[in-house]
Amino acid sequence: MPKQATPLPHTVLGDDTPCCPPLAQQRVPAEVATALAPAFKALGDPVRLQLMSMIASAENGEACVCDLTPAFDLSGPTISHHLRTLREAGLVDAERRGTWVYYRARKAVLNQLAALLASGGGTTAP
Amino acid sequence: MPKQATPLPHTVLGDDTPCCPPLAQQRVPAEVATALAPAFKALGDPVRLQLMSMIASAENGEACVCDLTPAFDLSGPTISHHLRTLREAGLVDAERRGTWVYYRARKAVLNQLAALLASGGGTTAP
DNA sequence: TGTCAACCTAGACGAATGCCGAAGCAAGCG
DNA sequence: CGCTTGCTTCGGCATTCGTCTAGGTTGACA
Repeated sequence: MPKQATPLPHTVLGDDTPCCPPLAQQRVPAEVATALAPAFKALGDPVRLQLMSMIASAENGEACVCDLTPAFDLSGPTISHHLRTLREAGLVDAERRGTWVYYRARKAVLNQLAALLASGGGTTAP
Repeated sequence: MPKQATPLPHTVLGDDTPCCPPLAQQRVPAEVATALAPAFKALGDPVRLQLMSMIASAENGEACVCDLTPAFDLSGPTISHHLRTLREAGLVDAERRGTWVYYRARKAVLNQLAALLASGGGTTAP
C-alpha cells in the first residue's frame, strides 16, 4: 500500500475565515453553521475539552502527546483518536519533531468561536 | 476511572456558575470539562447552531417554535427534539404562553462559554 | 361541548461515535 | 543491523445521535 505523505489538509476553519458576527446579533447562515458546528462538536467531549485546555495552556503553546496520554485513564490509541478529531476540526495543529509529536492550539480559531458566542450584550436579565 | 455519568439534572450550567478562567490560561479540571462539554456538544450540530442563533438574535430575545420550524426542511418533532437538546444543555429556556411556546437564550451561559474559549492572548503564532 | 391547531412524547431504524486490542510506521540506540 | 519506544492506523463491538412516523396533551374557539 502506498504511503501518503499528505496526511491532512483539512482545515475547515482557516485563520482567515470571516466568520463571527456574534450569534446573538445576527442570524447565522446555514453555510456558516455547517462550517462551525464540527468545531463545537469536537469540543463536546470532556476528554477533548481537557486535551484542548492542556494544549492551549501549555508552556510554549504546545504539548507533547507523551504528556497528554498519561493524564487520562484511556488507552493510547483512544487519545490519538481524540487528537485526530481536534485536528480535523481545525482546532489544533500537529508537528513531529524527532521522536515526539507536539500539538499546538490554533488560538485564532478559538477566538473566532468565542466571538461568535459572546453576545455583546449582558447577562440573562434584559 | 470511576466516571460517573451526569444524570442531567437540568441546568448543569447555572447563571451563577463561576466557571471560566480561559481555557488557554488554566487547565480545565475534569469536573468542569464534564459539566461544560454537553453545552458544546449541543452546539455541535448545524441545525442547533442555527436555532440557537435564531433564538438569541430574535427581537425580544425570544422566538416562537412556529417561527423556527418552517426555517428548516425538517419535521416538527425533529426540531422539537433539537430544542429539547438545547434546553437540557442549559442553553435556552422554554415558556408556554397560550397556544405557542417561546424559547429564550440564556446569554449568561453563552458568555461563559465564550469566556472559556477566549484566549486572552493573541492569534496563532505568526 | 366538540373540534382544530400547536407542540411534545414514544418507538424505531440507519449512521456516526467512543472505546479497545493488534498491527503498522517512524525515530533513536545497542 | 536489530531492538526498543512513541504514535498512528486498522478492524471490532456497544453506545449514542439524528431523523422519521404515529400518537398524545394542551389551549383556543365556535
